[in-house]
Amino acid sequence: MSDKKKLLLFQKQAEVAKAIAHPLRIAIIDFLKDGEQCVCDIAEQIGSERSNVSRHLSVMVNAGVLIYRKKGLKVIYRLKCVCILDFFSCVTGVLKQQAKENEKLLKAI
Amino acid sequence: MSDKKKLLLFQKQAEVAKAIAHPLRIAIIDFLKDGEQCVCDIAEQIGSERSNVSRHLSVMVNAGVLIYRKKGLKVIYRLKCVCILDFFSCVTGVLKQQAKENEKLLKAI
DNA sequence: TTGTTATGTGAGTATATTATCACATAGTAA
DNA sequence: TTACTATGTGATAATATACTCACATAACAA
Repeated sequence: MSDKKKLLLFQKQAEVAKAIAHPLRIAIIDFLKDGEQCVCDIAEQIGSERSNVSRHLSVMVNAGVLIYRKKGLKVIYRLKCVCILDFFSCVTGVLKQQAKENEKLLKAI
Repeated sequence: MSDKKKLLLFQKQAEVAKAIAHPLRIAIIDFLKDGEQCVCDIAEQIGSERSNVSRHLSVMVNAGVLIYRKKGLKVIYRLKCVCILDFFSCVTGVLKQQAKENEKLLKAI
């Protein structure tokens, strides 16, 4: 792959990563892994204002992580691709290793 | 898991995601997947200032994504855990789906 | 029609992130 | 010692992000 193409790819990948890189957005993704939900219920679940949740949702829609459908008054969001959940196994690997080290450190004190 | 514990976990996960969520940092991770490299060579590869690269590297070290060792004048960085590369398969899944849709759209015009 | 509900958005503020420059430091070599 | 090289860091400015409030809109019910 050419350097220019690579740069473009890295930018796209960074956009997706950015769309995930927020505690509330991760909480939303975690909530949606069990099925679609309306904004109202998402806001209640993660404990944040509706307007704020609405913005976080649109960030993820723009990045291609979520999609939505309208049903009456409600707007219902869901994961666009379950492959986004692979992200968690990746990060969990990193965190587990950190935890292991902290454990070692703790024992050494 | 309790809501409090979940929140803490989401925050930790977001920290790791943030550490990845930048085009230059993704370029660095991509470069390091084939083996450790010094700051100098990383800066040349990704085409950015040494001081800037140095900061990006420390962001990833703090997040537990990279580690380093010193060898003479040089500081050599490498991936702390190859599991970070799983991130790319996750994001690639998202991007492939986007590409598919764009293709459909293009054909429909 | 009027009223209600769910959602989205503009404006403003606060905070975080990024890049650059100049300089400091640490290791090496002569 | 002096000079050189690789790296890291303080200060600054530019930009991006997050949150809150008030209001707008759209779908529905009466």
